[in-house]
Amino acid sequence: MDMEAGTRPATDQEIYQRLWSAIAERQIGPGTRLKEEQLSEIFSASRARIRQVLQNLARDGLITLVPNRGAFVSQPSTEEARDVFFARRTIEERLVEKLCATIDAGGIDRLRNHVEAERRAHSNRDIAAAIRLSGAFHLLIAELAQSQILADLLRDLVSRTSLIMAMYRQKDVLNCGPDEHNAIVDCIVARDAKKALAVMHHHLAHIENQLDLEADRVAARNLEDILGA
Amino acid sequence: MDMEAGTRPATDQEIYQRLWSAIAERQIGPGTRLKEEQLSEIFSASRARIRQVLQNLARDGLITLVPNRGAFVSQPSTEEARDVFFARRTIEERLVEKLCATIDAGGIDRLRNHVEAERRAHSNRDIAAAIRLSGAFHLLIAELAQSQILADLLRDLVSRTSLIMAMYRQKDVLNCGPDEHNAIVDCIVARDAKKALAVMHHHLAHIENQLDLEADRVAARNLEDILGA
DNA sequence: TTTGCGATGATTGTTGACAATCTGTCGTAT
DNA sequence: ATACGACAGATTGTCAACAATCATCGCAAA
Repeated sequence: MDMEAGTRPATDQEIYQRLWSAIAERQIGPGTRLKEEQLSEIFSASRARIRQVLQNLARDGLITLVPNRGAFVSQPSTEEARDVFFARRTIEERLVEKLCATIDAGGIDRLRNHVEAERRAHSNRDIAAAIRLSGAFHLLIAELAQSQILADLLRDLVSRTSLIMAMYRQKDVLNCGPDEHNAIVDCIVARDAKKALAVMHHHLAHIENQLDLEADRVAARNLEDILGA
Repeated sequence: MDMEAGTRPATDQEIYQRLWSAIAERQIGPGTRLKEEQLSEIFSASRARIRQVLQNLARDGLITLVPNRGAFVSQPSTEEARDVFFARRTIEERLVEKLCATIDAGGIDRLRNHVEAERRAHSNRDIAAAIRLSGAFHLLIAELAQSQILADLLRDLVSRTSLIMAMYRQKDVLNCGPDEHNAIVDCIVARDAKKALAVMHHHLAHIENQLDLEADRVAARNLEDILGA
């Protein structure tokens, strides 16, 4: 977190965005405790407002509110992780399907430009930007598909996916490159809904399979939670 | 609202549930203003807690928070209404599909019993119960399908559907009876995922088609919003 | 040495009061 | 008679202090 105290009062929206980004982009690790007073100093805001923001973040699943204990960056269980991917497949398969029917030239441009930006970040080894853009690609699809409700939910799911990857990614696996995203765009441009759906399914399954979501790992983690901090 | 002041402090959860039910079950009409102090008296709670609850309800889309004006029961636009049904189809089709693969005897019992309860309420002309049970049926499916994320979202969508029906239902159309629900259960019991999906799609489309979501109606409503209270 | 217990400090939960903002009304000038 | 502007009431937004709760540490007893 590159936030400094003493800056002039930040609006609730800004505080929310700032924390959201910091968690979703893995600048704050899972399990980290967020103290209200600490945050109120950082953002020069009263505790009441911090509290509101925390409540919203909790509803997004990014942090977990423990009564009388405080707020912690969530540590999604493997069940929750699988559920997130199940929900993402459900939503995103439908969105690309719809997008194939409704995309226009402007939308195609935005998709192409975005994938190009991803490619640049990737070749520049700019990991932070790659993570951010990778998530933003999925959000762009949701935006173009014009379903506000599913787009809002997907925003949460994408950020939770970041958390999940921070916890369960196997060390030797890197982020998926922009190639699969490009393949999805190709399907959309070709207006091949069936294939677009299949490629999206494959893409999300691919990400999920890169994770280490085995049961024994769960036990180990839970034990660690019980014993450690 | 059959709430009384003077009762001992209600927990946030209770306040939320109480308001949620009241709106989702159409005891409070769209557009109704909810004053914080009024609510704090009703629930014997401080304004701060009421405020928190209102924020949560706003996030569910049940109420709309206007800065410096207060909270109003939402008046979904026709676009939002269609979006709600689009999201519901997306989610519920997938859930019944999954349920066909994972349902067990206990789950079947619960589904059967629920439909039976719906039938009783319907034949007794207990409209309020019928509305509540009709929504609860869909939530039961989500619960049995064991996707917490989609179940949570669906809960919001079902309540928003109630609001939408309160606004856009054509006068001569009644609530759909429990027959379609029963058909869905039959498909699930038969583990016919493809048919279950189709029947669910038909069911939701049926509800949507009963509504009056034409464009001219939109204009009239928007005009009313601009001119009136 | 280990275990149970009580004091202490830190952190969250709650409240009531105060400030800012908006709506509607009344008075005045044109 | 109408339009503009200031005033009053009501309502929301914000805050800082107080109360309740929890984790930690030290101490004594087995």
